[in-house]
Amino acid sequence: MVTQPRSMSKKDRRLESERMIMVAAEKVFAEAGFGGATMQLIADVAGLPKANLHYYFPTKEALYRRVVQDIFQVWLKAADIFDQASGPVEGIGAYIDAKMEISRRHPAGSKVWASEVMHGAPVIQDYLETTLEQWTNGRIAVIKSWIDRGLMAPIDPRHLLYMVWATTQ
Amino acid sequence: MVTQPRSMSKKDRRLESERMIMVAAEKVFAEAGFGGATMQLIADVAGLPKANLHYYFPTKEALYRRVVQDIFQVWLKAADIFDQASGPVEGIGAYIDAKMEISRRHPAGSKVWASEVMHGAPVIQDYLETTLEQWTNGRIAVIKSWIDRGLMAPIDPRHLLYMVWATTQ
DNA sequence: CTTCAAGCTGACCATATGGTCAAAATAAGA
DNA sequence: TCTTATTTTGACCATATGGTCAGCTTGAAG
Repeated sequence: MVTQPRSMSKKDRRLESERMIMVAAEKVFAEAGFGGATMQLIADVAGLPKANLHYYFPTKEALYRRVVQDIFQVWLKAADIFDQASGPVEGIGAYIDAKMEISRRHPAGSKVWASEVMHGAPVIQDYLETTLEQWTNGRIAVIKSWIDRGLMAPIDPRHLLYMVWATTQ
Repeated sequence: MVTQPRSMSKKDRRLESERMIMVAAEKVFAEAGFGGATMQLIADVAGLPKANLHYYFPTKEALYRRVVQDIFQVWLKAADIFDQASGPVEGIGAYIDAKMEISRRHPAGSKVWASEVMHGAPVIQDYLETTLEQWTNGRIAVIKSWIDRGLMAPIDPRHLLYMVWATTQ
């Protein structure tokens, strides 16, 4: 049991296939948008038959949702840097750097994400409404603590976040 | 000849139909993107049969191009305000105000425009490459004159424009 | 009133697309 | 090796979509 030969083919293949599909989907969705993207095209880019996509992802929307959630996760990671900073200058600076780094490393994903946000997140609304709200509140708490400790001017934390978002877009 | 009865029905109807279609198209393209938009849906929103759209606009792409060019024209108008200003503070301020006013008055169009720009303007590339470049150069000249007259710090004018664009997005 | 071009539209077509399925291939365990 | 569960895929289907067209309506000019 759990013999793990050379490199557990079964599991590996599965993960790799999923990865291939996700990467291809990210690219295609970024270029064509959800409506313009084609399962066939994604399949071609991934180098797999279309039916295979549907084996791993039941519908086009499910695949899209996964892509969006994926970058969203990466995006959330940037929050850690924010929290670990000791003051606003470092925190915001590091956060912006991290976001720009993400845009550079995941240009396609960032495009999909931006598009999704711009359209009011029609696909992942429910998912966001909870997670993003939670995240935002956490960040607001940090900013408030900075203000309370006199490390920065008493601005509405929410506005500050909006400004940062706007700047990095 | 040129009798112009009550309200030249023929020409009026034409213009009004085109307007109805453009408005509907703007809305639908904004919500669904080019790929996701449907001629049928646009027709429904406009309250006209689909075939009628094709009477005024040969193809979906032609209609889309018109929509994009339309807001682009509105957008360019903001430039006048910029030029008429006597200094950077007024100029940039008024320009930002104008842009935000546009976003408020034409939310759908602005969305389409933003999306188009974000995707590298695939549809109106050629049109833009000439017009936008020309426009940008004109604005750069104005900014330079401000710098030369010592009205503002000597920043790269192009960077300034980018910052303003980013801020208003 | 008649004529004729411009405007309008229901019905239709070729194609593309999301999704399904049954059968074939593959690999893990006994 | 044999059996069984997982994976892969070509062929297929129902539907949706962009676009066409022949014929109908309308309104202006003579």
